[in-house]
Formats: sequence, structure tokens, C-alpha cells
Amino acid sequence: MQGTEHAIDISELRQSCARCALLNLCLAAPIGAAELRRLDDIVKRRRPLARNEFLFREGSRHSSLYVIRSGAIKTSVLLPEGDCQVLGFHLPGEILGLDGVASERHQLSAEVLEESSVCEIPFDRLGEVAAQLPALQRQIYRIVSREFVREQEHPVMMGRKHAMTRLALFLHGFSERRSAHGLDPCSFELSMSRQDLANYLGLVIETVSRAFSRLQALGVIEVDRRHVIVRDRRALSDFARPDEPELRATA
Amino acid sequence: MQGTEHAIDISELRQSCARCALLNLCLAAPIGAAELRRLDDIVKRRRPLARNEFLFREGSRHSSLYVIRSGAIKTSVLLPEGDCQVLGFHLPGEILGLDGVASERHQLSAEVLEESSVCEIPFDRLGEVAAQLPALQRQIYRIVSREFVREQEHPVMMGRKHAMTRLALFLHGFSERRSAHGLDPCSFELSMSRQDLANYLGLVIETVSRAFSRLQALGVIEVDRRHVIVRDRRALSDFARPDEPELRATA
DNA sequence: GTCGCTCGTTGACCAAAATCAACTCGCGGC
DNA sequence: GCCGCGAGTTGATTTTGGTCAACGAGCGAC
Repeated sequence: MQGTEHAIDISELRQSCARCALLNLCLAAPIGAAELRRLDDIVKRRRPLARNEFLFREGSRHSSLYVIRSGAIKTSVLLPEGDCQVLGFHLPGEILGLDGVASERHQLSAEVLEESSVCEIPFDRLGEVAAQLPALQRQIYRIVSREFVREQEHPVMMGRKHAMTRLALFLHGFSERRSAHGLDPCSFELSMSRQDLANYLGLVIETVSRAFSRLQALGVIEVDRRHVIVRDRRALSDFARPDEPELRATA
Repeated sequence: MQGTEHAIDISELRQSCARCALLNLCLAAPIGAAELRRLDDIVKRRRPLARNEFLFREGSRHSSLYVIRSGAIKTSVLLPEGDCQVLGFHLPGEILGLDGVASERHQLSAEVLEESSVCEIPFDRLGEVAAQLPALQRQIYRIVSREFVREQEHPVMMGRKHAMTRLALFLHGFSERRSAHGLDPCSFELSMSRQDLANYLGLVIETVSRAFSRLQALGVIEVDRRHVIVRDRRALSDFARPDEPELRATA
């Protein structure tokens, strides 16, 4: 099995930005063919990362941005008490590594949840290229801004008072992100553990489990361990919206 | 009193980046005198903004970044239900407007909590200048990264399960930010309402009120309406740390 | 196969925060 | 001064989610 993985590895390494399915999501979007080649030259396509590997760790030296090509990656910060806070689950097309530009050291850790491949873009070289390509420069800002806005979804979710609302918001958002990538929005495998999800949602694992069961009992979703089928997309987004218990009691 | 305020206004408008007390916190930090002048040319120093004014509103056309020179500004997003989520309270030296670069429209609103002055930096012109000043370009990235990291504090705070912990974390952080600006870290006026604070902390107003009273009863702080005196800085950061109730019961 | 482990679920109980409601204080208008 | 309003506090009660504990399903090791 090691052999086949290696074969996939090599073929991915050969792929250029021009042939990348995520082109419109990543840095390369609005630049011409010639410029694309220059960007391509500095992009390192890394070997696929296995589950539980770290793309980078809190405190380590920062040098690159990373575009996720496939898989799923979890970011988190360590807390003084010893435990950690999960900050996000990142899917293909998203960028990691913006933390750490300020202090030259990563402020968070990025752990691989399922086999993933990423493009690594050395930050200083990106700067050099971008300095001569205004369109690329603008695109970088646009991407950064996009990630900035995306981060806000987390506190918005955590601001909701009910466990069901939080989980519904998460599932709804997850589903949306999948359809944005052309994936089935109604049937998917969650790559994170209940523990990670609970931590992300600001709840304990038991509460998350109960919320899943509740949504299933209401016929909104079907859950089998980490596999989720959304049966009633409309109902899910209804649960994701209000924090008033009355609507939660209905049905 | 309008007269004196106007006088201050004019004198501030005349200030250059070079004379700005916040120089080391803002974009201009690492660039030379000549370059500073070029940056200075594009910076618009806006008249002071009054309480309850909006620096920008969600959905409005984006065009500038803003550096807060004095005062306090609250950012928030509207939620489908009609209410809103407060995302941050921003103090001098911090940057606003990074939202909205991606979509060209602001994704959040910025409301003035107390009389504030800001420097406005038109984004396209900043790009032009930065294209020729690598040091400025790098500084922009550094600032963006800094704000990116700062944003993480919010979900970290919201991840704590106890109201006291959240409030203590907030007060502790607020105090820290004040000393970073050379202000008294132990005696200050909170410029936001209990409602805004509760929303930011993911709690209801009554719970925040009780947490304040509790911290006062324990001798950690003194509260008089919006004025806070930190009596025991050490105890405050102790409360900000653990989420285990045992330590909360002590004293 | 089965042992043992981790992950997840479920139930009983308890504690903390939300809710509901009354009340106080400070402030601006008149 | 007095009235009325909004902001904040406090108390009583309810509800939710956290805690503790038992249990079960899947999976890898052997």
C-alpha cells in the first residue's frame, strides 16, 4: 500500500497550478499564463500528509503559507491549563499559515485529520513575485480578507446559547462548504473526532453526542458514527438560525 | 465645549505619522523618513467621531483601512434573527477594515463607543505605495497577521465554560492592552455597555452583572458602573486561567 | 477468534447560566 | 424639584448543559 501512495504522491507533485482544480479558490486566480508560471516555480507541492501529522506546530519557525489541495486540517492553540482550543477545520482551497507572519513563529498548530496534500508557498519568495505582479498582490489581500471573514463564523457560532443551534450551524456551514467545492452537501464523513468537534463548538463531548442524537430523532439528519446524511436541509438551517427554544420544541 | 473639541480636532489633523505616538504600532513602523512622507500623503486624518457614529456599516462599499488613534470602536455582524454578534472592542493602534477587501463590501459594522479619531488609508493607494516599498509591504502583512492572531482570542475566551472565567479573561486582556499603550492597567472606564459586553462574551447581561459583583465580593476588582479598578491583578489572572470550579470556590 | 483499547452513546444527577421579574440608580427634560 | 427612561443589579425559578458513570460498537494486536 505504501507503493500506491507513493505513486499518487509523484503524480501530484507534477501538477501545475494551471491544472489545479482549486485554481479559482487559491492565490493564482486572476493572473495570466506567464505570471502563473512564475508563481508555479516557487510553489512546493508537498508529499501527502498522513493523519495525525502536523503541518506546523505552535511556536515553530514560520516561513510559508499553505494552500490545502485535498484532505482536512485542524488548527488549534494550546491553553495555559494544558488543554487546547480548536480554532477551525480547514478544507481544500483554504489557506493556512497567516498566523505567524507577525512574530515569525506560528501562533497555532495545524494537525492533519485525514490524508491531505498541500501546496507550500515560501512567504518571502511570494512577496518578491507579488511585488512585480499587482494582480497577485491584490489577490493575496483578497484571500487574506476572505480568511479573516471566515474566522468570524467561529465566534458567531459560539455566541449561540443552545447546543443544538451550534451543531446545526456547524453542520449547515460544513454542508455549504462542501457544495462550494462541488462535493455532495448532504452525505459526508466528518474527519474530526467528537472531542475536537465539541471543543470547537465550546461544548463537552456528551452534549455534542446528545445534539446529534436529537437531530437524528427529529429526522433532520442520519448519523452513523462520523458519517452524516442530511435528510432535511431546510430543517437543519431552521435549527441553525434561532436561539429561541419555542422553535426548537416544534416537530 | 464644542469649541475646544474643534480645536483639538484641527491640531490632530495637522499631525503627521512621524509625530504620531502610535507609530510603532501602525503601518508606518519600519520605514524611513522619506518613505514615511509618501505614506503620510495618502493618510487621511478624519475628524473625531462621536459616540454611536458608525465608522462603517455592514454591506457598505469598502475602500479603506483605518488605524484607531484614540477612543474605542466596537465591531459586530448582523445575524439573520435580527440581533447581532459583537466581535471585538478595538483600541488605539489597532486596524479596522480588513473585512471587506475580499468582497469589496464591509462584512461587519464598526460603531464608535467613545469619541474616537482614526487615520483612514485608502486601500488602493496604499497598494500603490507599498508596491514600491517592500518594507511597507512586509509591515502590512505583519499587521494583518497580528490582527488575525488577535481575533483568535475571542473564540478562546468563548470556549471557556464559566462566566467568571470569561469575564476575568476579558478584564485581564483589556488591562494588558492598556498597559501596552502606556495607560493605567488597573483603573479604567469600560466604554461598552453591559449588553455589548455580554454579547461579546456569549452570555446574557444578568450573568455578566453577577460575575462583576462576584469578582468585587472576592476583592479582585472594584466596580462602579462602567469604572473598574483592579485590586488584585494576580487573582484576576488566576480566575482567567482555569475552568475548574474548585479554584473558583477558593477564597 | 478474543482481548483490550479508544471512541462514542446514553442515563441519572447536579450545578451554572438563562429567564422572568422587581427594583435601584443616575440622568435629562421640563 | 419631579417625572420618566434606560442601564444595571439582584432575587426566584426554570432549563440547559456539565459531570459522573456505565455501557456498547468498532478496531487493531496477537
